[in-house]
Amino acid sequence: MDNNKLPDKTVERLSQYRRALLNASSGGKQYIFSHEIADLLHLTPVQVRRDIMLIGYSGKLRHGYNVKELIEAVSTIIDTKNKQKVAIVGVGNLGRAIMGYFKGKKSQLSVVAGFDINCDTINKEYTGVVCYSLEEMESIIRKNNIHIAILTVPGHAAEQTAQKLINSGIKGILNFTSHSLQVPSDVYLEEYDMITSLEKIAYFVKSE
Amino acid sequence: MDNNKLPDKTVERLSQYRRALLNASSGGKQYIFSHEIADLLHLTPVQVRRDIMLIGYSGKLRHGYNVKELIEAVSTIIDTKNKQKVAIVGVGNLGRAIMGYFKGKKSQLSVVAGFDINCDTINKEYTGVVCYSLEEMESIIRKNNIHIAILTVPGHAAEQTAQKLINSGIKGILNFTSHSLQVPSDVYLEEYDMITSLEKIAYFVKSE
DNA sequence: TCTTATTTGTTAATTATTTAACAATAAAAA
DNA sequence: TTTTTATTGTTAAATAATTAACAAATAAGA
Repeated sequence: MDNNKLPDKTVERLSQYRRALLNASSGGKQYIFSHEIADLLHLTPVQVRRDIMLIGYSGKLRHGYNVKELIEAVSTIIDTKNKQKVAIVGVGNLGRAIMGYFKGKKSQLSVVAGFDINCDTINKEYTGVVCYSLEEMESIIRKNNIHIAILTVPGHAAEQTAQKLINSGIKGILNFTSHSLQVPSDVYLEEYDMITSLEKIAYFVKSE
Repeated sequence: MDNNKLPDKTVERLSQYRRALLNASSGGKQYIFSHEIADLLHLTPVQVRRDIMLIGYSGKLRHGYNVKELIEAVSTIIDTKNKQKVAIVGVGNLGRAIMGYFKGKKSQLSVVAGFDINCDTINKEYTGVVCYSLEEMESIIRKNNIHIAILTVPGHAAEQTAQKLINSGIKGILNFTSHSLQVPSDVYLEEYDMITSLEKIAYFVKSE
């Protein structure tokens, strides 16, 4: 709840902590040590303790952290009060895979709409998410107060589609196309390219 | 070609440079400045020059870098001499999306096999990649000398499937499940969780 | 030819991130 | 009750990564 922004890396890890903690909690675990969290996520215990310190939560000495409380503490930091709505732009295999990811997971983030150049040739609905045409995109995004979009269109359409998203008031984009985007400074952009991940693996595998 | 391992981050950026350079090259560009590369990829010119210095390539003063030569230079660093074979384990939407990514792209990495618990209910082949049953996995991986695997099975099957991969001689895993894996130290593991990326975006969007 | 402008290559400085170290302390054991 | 042990919380040190600064050099222009 403190106002000073946390480091990028810490925010990322907090999300991972919560995932691991929810897992542990559903397995019946009530308390967890920093070194247990660290082992689960390939981190060091100090790093875990430091991150938890940064969000202002305290554990019980010699007992570790109360799992449920820590989940709460992390959540008050990384969640918004209300559900955040997410749009998926490009309802191909990748778009649908992401919709599937959210199916079932009760998250503060919910995918409320899909958009595609041609929803008619694909299923009009997938795991409860309706697919709309790109023409309807701007109005639906505005009407529903959607601020986050996941871009899973083919690379050649990335730039143009992103521009439309920005014009529609989107403030955060997760770009899965292999085309790097230019966005205004008030839009938070995160890019992920699978090829890069794979090439990195290939590099470190070959030299072993 | 120098033997001392490059930093993780540099390897990642080299892959991105190549992608951007190939793009530029196919657009007819012959020379490119460090600040142009930087702009394309949200980096600083110094960082680009520094990375290029690390791989031992030199540009032309006042002309920038020869695009084709730089692509070559990057490639000799991050590619293996022979094609690296990749297996995709879990041929659902995500698995197929990744297969699609490679389709067409002429890369040193090629997806040579898919594996799934039940190939019969899905298409036996997708974009040229044949889907095999999990029973055949170990023998096919060994027979074809596959060392890299992409894990796109449902979370609950992650651990067990990863174990089979390791037993089959896989040395690099790209894990897309939301379950963090434990692997021996001679296996290079890279994990990517979409939820974490999204929650990070949500965090930085809300506090703006 | 000489000067100016520009861009590379590289060292030094800075900043960010991680790790080490350890005091504090509370539970468990003696 | 006293001692031992284990674990947190936090400051200080170390490491890693980025950025600044600038010399070198060459092409272009005067």
